[in-house]
Amino acid sequence: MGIKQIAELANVSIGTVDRVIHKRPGVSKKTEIKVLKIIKEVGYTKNTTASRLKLASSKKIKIAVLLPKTKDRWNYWKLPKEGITKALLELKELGVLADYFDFSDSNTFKSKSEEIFKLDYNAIITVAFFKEESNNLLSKASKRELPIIFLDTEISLDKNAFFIRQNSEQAGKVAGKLLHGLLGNTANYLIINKRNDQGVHVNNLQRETGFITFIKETKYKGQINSNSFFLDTSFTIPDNLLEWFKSPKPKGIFITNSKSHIVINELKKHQIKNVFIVGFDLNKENIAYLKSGEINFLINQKPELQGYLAVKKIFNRIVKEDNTNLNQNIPIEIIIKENLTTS
Amino acid sequence: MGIKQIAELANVSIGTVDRVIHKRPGVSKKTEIKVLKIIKEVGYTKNTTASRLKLASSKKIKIAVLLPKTKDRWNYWKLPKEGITKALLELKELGVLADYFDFSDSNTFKSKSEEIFKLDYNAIITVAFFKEESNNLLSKASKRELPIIFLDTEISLDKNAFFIRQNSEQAGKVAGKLLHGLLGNTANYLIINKRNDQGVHVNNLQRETGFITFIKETKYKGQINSNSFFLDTSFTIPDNLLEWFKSPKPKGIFITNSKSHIVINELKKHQIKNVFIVGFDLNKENIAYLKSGEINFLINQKPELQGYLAVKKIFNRIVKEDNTNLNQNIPIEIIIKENLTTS
DNA sequence: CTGAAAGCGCTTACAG
DNA sequence: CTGAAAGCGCTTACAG
Repeated sequence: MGIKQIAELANVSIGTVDRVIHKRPGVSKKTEIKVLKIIKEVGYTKNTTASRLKLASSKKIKIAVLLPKTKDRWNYWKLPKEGITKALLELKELGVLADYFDFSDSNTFKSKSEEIFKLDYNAIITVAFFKEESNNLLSKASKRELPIIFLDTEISLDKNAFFIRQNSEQAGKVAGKLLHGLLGNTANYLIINKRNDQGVHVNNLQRETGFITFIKETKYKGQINSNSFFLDTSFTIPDNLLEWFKSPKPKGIFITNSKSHIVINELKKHQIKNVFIVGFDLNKENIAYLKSGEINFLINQKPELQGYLAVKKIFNRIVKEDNTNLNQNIPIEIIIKENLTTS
Repeated sequence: MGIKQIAELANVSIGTVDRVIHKRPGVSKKTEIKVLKIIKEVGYTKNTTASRLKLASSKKIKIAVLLPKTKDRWNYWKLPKEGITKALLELKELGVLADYFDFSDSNTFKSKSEEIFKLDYNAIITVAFFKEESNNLLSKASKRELPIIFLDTEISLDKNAFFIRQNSEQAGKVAGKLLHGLLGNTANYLIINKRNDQGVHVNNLQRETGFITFIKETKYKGQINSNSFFLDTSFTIPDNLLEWFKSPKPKGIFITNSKSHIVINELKKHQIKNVFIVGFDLNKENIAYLKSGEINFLINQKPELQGYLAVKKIFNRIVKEDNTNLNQNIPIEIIIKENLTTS
C-alpha cells in the first residue's frame, strides 16, 4: 500500500498525498483531512527505502562527530569511530555521511562546536566532558532541532540531553560484586582513579561511588582505600601505598579506568602478587594481562557499539521520524579470560 | 557512480551493464570484458537499496524458519523468533519475509523439512538436533544452493554447515571459572544435566565437558558429581544426592541448561542453603532467583540475537552477494544481579 | 491549492 | 547480441 493507492482512494494526485504526509503547505484543510483519514484507515507507512533513494543524492544526512583527540597508537576514542564507520558503511547508499572533529580541552571543544554550527549538520555525536560548554551546545542545538548524542559519560545537563553510555555507578557495583565474590568480607580494597590536571574524570568517580555503595551493603568489614594518580607511563606506587600491599589480608584492586596495565606493570616491578584486579576496557595491554591471569575481570564499555548505535539512532530519527528518545543504556559486559572473543 | 555512468563510459546501454553485472547471458565476450574493465577501474559497487526497491515487490526473499514447537507459556524457542521478527521488520521494505514451521521430534523435523523443500524458499533457519536428518537437509539444500543456518547447537555434520551459536564447551569453561573463583580448590561440584527420552541434549554434554576440562586444569582437589534428570515440575532430588548436600565443604552446582529454577525450587523444599549456582538462560524464573541471590551467575545465549543475525546474514548473502561464511560465534555473556538489564 | 512529469539507481520484458 | 522504455515508491520543481 503506497502513496499511489492513497492518491487513488482520495481522488487526488500523489503530489498532494506527499504534501500531506510531510505537512508541507499548499493543501486545503478539506483535502488534508480526507487524505489523513485514508492514510489512517489503510495503515499507510512511508517506505523509507524508496524515500531515501531519491534523497540519497540530493539531501544528505550529515553528522558531525566531535570526540577527544587521539594521540596514542592505541586510543580509546578510535573505538567509537570504528562503530560509526561501520554504521556509515551500512547507510552509505542511503546518503548518510559524517565529518570528524576533535578537541583536546574545553577551549577547543568550544571552538570546534562553534565551527560545527556554522556548517550545516543534521546531527552531532560528541561527549559531555565540560558541563558549561555542553549546555551551550545543547541550547544552541535545540533551537535548530538538531539532535545531539553524548557518548561515554553522563553528566546532568540543563536541557534534556541524549546519552548512549554505560551506567558508570552500576558498573562500579558490578565491579564490587565481582571482587567481593572472590575475596569476601575481610579483604582490603584499593580503588585507583585516573587524574589529570583537571581532576578525576566523572566516570571514575561514578564507578567508585557504585563500588563503595555495593560493598557497604554487604557484611564487609575491611578497609577501602581510594587513590587518584596520573596513570601515565611514569607512574610509580608511592611508598605509603607499598605498605598497603604488605597486609596479609586478601587484597583487591578496582581500577576505575582503562589503565589497569599501568598499575600491573608497577606491581610486577615490586613483585607484588596475589592481588585480585577488576578494571575497564579491552585495550591490547589489558587483554594481555587478562590472558596471563593478572587481571581477573575487565568491564567492557562497548565503545564501538556506542558509536554504531548513535549513527543508527540518528538515521531512524531523521528518516523514520522515530521520535522516541535517543538514550541507550549500554550493558555492563563482564569479560574474563574464558569469554574473551577477538571477533 | 552508478550503472548509468558505467554505460556511458563503455558506450553501451544500462541494460547491457546490468547483464554483465548479473552474469546474465546475451552479452558478447568483447563487450563483457570492456564493461568489466570499467567496473573494476571505477570501483563500482551495486546500490543494493535501489536494486531491492524494484525487487521488493516482484522477487521476495523467503525464509523458512523451522524450530522446536513451543508449548509452555514461556519457551526458549520464542526468543530466536523475536530476533527474527525484529530483523524482518527492518528488512520488510526490502521484500524479505519468513514463514514459521515447527517440529517436535525427528519425524516431524523430517516431514516439515520436506514440506519446506516443496515450497520455494531462498533460505532456511533451523536447529541441528538430529544428525541424520540435518545431514539430509544439508545435502538437499546444497544442490539448490540454498543457504541453511543452524542456531543454538553445533554438531558435526557431513557438509560445511553454518552455525550461529555459542561455543558450549567454552561456556562450560566460563561456568567453571566463575564457580571456581567463588569456591576455590576444595569445593565439591555438582553438575546437573537435563535429560529426556532421547537422552541428554548435546549442549548440556558440551558444557559439562568444558566445565570439567577447566576445573581439571586448576589445582582443584574436590569431587565433581555429574547427574542427569528429567527436569520437569515433578523433579525431586533423589536421596543419594541429598547426602551430597550434607557435606560441610563449599558446594557449587553447575546447571547446564535453562532449568536452574526447577533445581532451586527443590533445594528450597529441603531447606538447603549456601550453595553457589551457575546456570543458563534468562527466563523469568531464573531471573527472579538471580535477583533474590539464589542464583549467582547466569550465562546468556542471546537467542534473540541469534535469530536476528541469521536473517541479516541471509539478506546480506543473497542481496549483497556477501559470500563470507554465515557462521557466527555468540559471545558468552555473564549475567549477575547487578548487570541484568531488562531493556 | 493541485496535478503531471521527471528522476533516484536498478531490473525486466519487449523490440529489433 | 543490444537498446529503449516502463516501473519499484517516493520527492520535487514546474505549470496552471
